[in-house]
Amino acid sequence: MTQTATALAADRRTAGILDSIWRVFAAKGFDGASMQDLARAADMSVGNFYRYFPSKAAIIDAMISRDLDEIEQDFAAIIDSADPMASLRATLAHRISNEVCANEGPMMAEITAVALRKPEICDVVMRMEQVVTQYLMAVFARATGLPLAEVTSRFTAHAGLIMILIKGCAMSPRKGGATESDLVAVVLRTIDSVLAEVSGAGLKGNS
Amino acid sequence: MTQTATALAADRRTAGILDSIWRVFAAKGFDGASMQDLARAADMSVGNFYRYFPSKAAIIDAMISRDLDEIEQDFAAIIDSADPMASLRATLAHRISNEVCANEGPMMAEITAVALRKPEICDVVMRMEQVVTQYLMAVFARATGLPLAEVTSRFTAHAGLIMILIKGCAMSPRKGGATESDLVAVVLRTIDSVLAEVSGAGLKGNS
DNA sequence: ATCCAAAAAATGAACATTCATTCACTCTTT
DNA sequence: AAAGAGTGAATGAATGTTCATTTTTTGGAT
Repeated sequence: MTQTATALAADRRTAGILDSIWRVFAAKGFDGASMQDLARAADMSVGNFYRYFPSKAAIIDAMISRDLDEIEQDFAAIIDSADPMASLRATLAHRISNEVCANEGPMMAEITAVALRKPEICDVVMRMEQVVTQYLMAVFARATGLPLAEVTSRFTAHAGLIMILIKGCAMSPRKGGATESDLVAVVLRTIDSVLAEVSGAGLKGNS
Repeated sequence: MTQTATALAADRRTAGILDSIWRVFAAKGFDGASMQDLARAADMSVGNFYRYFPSKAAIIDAMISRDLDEIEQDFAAIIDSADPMASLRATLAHRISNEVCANEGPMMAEITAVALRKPEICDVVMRMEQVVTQYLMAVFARATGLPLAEVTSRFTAHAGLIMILIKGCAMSPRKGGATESDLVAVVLRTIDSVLAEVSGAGLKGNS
């Protein structure tokens, strides 16, 4: 199994590089960050950097994939928990906190901007959002006891709203890294009412 | 009054140029669009283009100022109307429609991304959002009959939520220019409930 | 342990473009 | 003729990408 072993090592290496360069990407933007900048941040030569990412666009792909991996881990924990809905709420509340938003905001904004102007990146982002939606539907189905199909048809838009709120918090312009806590509270209240609407559908029989 | 007359003519010229170049900006991004691209779109030479915008950053400033001008016109109409709250709702509903979002989305995303990585642009954007908030407070005060100070302390965060929703709709990744109508409906419903909460505060006495 | 050759990892100078910005100059208006 | 508007070639720095080359790692034979 040397094949999978080396492949896994390569993946780990790639992940390490992404760790090193994402700050540069967030600080300078997709077009603003040069390959030399990125290579320097990853502590390697330009030529070697190209062995891991054949082009600049490939970096965005990899970055999104990594985000998705993290999200999938979050959802795995949520679905395994005793009260998935409460666990989901806690995760969402954490994601709109100032520390998390200040970290992820610039990168999310950059990816969003690129997605709206490059169709290929738009595809990748939409696939990612679709996966997130499917996870949310799984949580909703488990929490309400309703069949997945019904939950999907009734609450897909709710998932979209939740994602808009999460992104909106992260991408809010901040002075010195802090959004007003009032705003965070109102957003959380809105998330609560969305989740309550879903939970409420589980109490009565299906329509 | 030749001074103001020529100044006004210059402003008009600048506005015309912004009209010509904003598509290029939305399509290629702040760093992706070259000065030669922009000059060509404005139908003039590179050298002459620099007579109107001394640097690339100045273009973003001008673009944001123009956005703000349009928003101020919208709000002027809203405040002058017989039912400001209903008029506000109609304007917001229009702004989350697919046509408007598909047009403004890319530029908003670009400006948001730049704002989160360049402090000077962040300042400009935050000033703009503050102006919008003040307008919203004026509408709320007029609609509820409450004093401006009270409305401001109670509903500034609500204004923030509304702006997040508007931006979120515009910046949602779309395939072929259309967000699912379900999502738009849910967002509008959320906006309605926010506005209803504000309106509701006007019915009883102040706390 | 020691050696060796072949594969993998890493280098960084070189290349052809492209970029933002400048400026000496011409055309148009007043 | 003076002032403003407009030109576009020139400049020097920076860009993404390539590649001939060197260094390191690897795994089996001695």
